[in-house]
Amino acid sequence: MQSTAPSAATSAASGPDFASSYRSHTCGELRAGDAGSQARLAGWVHRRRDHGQLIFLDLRDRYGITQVVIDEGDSPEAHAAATRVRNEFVVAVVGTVARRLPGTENPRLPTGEIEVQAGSITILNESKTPPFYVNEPDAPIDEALRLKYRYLDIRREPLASRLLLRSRLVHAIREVHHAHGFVEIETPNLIKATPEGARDFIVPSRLQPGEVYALPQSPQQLKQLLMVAGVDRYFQIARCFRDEDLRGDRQPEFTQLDLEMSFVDQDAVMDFVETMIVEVSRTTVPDRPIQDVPFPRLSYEEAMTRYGSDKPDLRFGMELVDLGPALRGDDGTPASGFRVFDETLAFGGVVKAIVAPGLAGSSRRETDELVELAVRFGARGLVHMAVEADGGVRTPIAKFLGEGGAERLAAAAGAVAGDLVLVVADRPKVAHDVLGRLRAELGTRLGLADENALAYCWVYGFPMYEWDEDLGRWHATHNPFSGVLPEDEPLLVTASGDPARPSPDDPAGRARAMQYDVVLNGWELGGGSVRIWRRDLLERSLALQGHSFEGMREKFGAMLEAFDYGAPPHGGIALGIDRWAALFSNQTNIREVMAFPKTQSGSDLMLEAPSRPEPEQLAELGLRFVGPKSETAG
RNA sequence: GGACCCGUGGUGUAGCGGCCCAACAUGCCAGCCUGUCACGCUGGAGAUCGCCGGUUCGAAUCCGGUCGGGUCCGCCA
Repeated sequence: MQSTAPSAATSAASGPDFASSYRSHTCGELRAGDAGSQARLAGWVHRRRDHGQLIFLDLRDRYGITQVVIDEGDSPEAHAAATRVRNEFVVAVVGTVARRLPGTENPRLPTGEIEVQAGSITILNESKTPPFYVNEPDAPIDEALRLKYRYLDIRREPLASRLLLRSRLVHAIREVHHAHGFVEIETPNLIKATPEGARDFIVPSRLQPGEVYALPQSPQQLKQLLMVAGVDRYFQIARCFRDEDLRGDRQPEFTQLDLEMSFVDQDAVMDFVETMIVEVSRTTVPDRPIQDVPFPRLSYEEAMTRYGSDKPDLRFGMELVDLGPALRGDDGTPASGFRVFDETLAFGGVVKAIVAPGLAGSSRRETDELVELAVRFGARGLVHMAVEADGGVRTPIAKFLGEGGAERLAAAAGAVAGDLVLVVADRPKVAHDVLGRLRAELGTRLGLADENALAYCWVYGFPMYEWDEDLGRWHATHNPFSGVLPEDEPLLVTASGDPARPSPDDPAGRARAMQYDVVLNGWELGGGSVRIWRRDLLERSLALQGHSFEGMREKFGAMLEAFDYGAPPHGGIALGIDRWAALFSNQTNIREVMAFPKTQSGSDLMLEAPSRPEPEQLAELGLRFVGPKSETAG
């Protein structure tokens, strides 16, 4: 690896424990103190510098790079081999470690004080010219090419060091959990479909034709059953599968740290998880400061009101400001003069703003782009107000606001000279969401966030249910087994009294869940809950979500049955390992911390998966293709 | 399901209606070179511009479709 990433090999020893006939040392190991000794090295040819009678080879393995010198006068055979060698050939070198001549040391390599004077060079394997530069870590390469030749991409320093970081992360996670009495248990990947949440991946059964397994979206039900089983503290580094459209932070298969604890309340889970996260962070990325310990705990309401997001990036301020008070007259009625604002307020909406520092000088084109962005985020419009150096305010709605009205409004938003105030008037949900997204976008564009900081926080007190307009019923905002805050238990009813006849005005809409998300730098790292562990409450909750009793038996039979045999109070959480590793390595895309990720259309460009099944495979499963894609039908 | 961006020697880019059977860098091949470390010098090979169709006297360049990759909305916790 390159000298720029000394941390890459820190978790393993600097060399292999077991020398072999191929090598006595790794390519990152030899130092000035080894001068005079014999060494056997093996690795890939990183670069060759041919000076005629003298040839230099940079030999690379995961641990580093060591310079090998071949002098034709010392060993004609080695020189002949070195002449034939090309980049990425695999070679074994036997030679003498020697201090470099004064003035020829390379301070950029940890091994730069020495070189190996080759007595013999063996070509273990040749290599075609690689499709991209393996030896230049900064060279830009089309990602599709990197994915097709992933094994060459992993040879390169950047991806290799990220995978090592991820390995250290997972190692730290295991250590902390074992230290706190957690039991690591594997759960099956061939399970039963779950009705809620994402689309399942389906695996047809050969032994039971016509029936299918589903791949787990998470080990949710299984870990709850482990609590009923008395495991008390469980964790797993679990692979999960969801058949939904991909994003930079979403792959069809991904890895979760899944954990569950018995006899806990919400604070107990949050306290352990917070301790665990701090320990893991300090071990894995010791150079990165954690912004606040203990983590700030924001209620959902507070997060939405102040940041317009349930996953706020707390590395910078730019909080949402309520302009309502400034827009009302002395008698409390909306009287700004701008009809959109006044009517929004009169009909129960809000007028809120964020202040973008330094953007007052934005051109028409730039402000238009912000308006367009707001509309794409769901706003009907966006008002901008630029505070100029002399304190005057430039805004398209100046004429409606009256003399000094724009200035008073900008002041109410807390803007100073040079700032651009962005105002959205809408239903609270929409206004918060739009401003929250604008805040995140502008925070990135303006570089407001400290790249090095780790700003963890908790968001809790989510609503239990959201009204589903399309289906005309309630559905769980997280998972259907989340518990309800004890004081909100009476709210788990419909106004009609019949759970089969829900309406958006039901008391259930006000019930808050014992649910909590961990947020890191504006990314949802994970979420969990204290579960409904009493059967009566579980049935009430599921009924509110439109599950009939018969349907419940069908879908959740094992859990319902288990809950008749003494389920302890329990709760847990799941954290996205891919996202965590990506954030730790300052990547915005989880593909950059996965060895073999898939493209946005779900393809593995290296293996060329998915692919057509053999007709015999289909026949064995009793399947055939139908519809427009059926060419192998029959 | 939808919007937008990208696709030119091995790689990364330039060219965006005739000056282009395509330029630059790097890589590759050959030769020379005993202290380099992105070694250097000399010479050479290598792309019909993702694919299909259209517009035009003329297309890498314009239009339509399609395939592949990416970002985003929906979806997803």
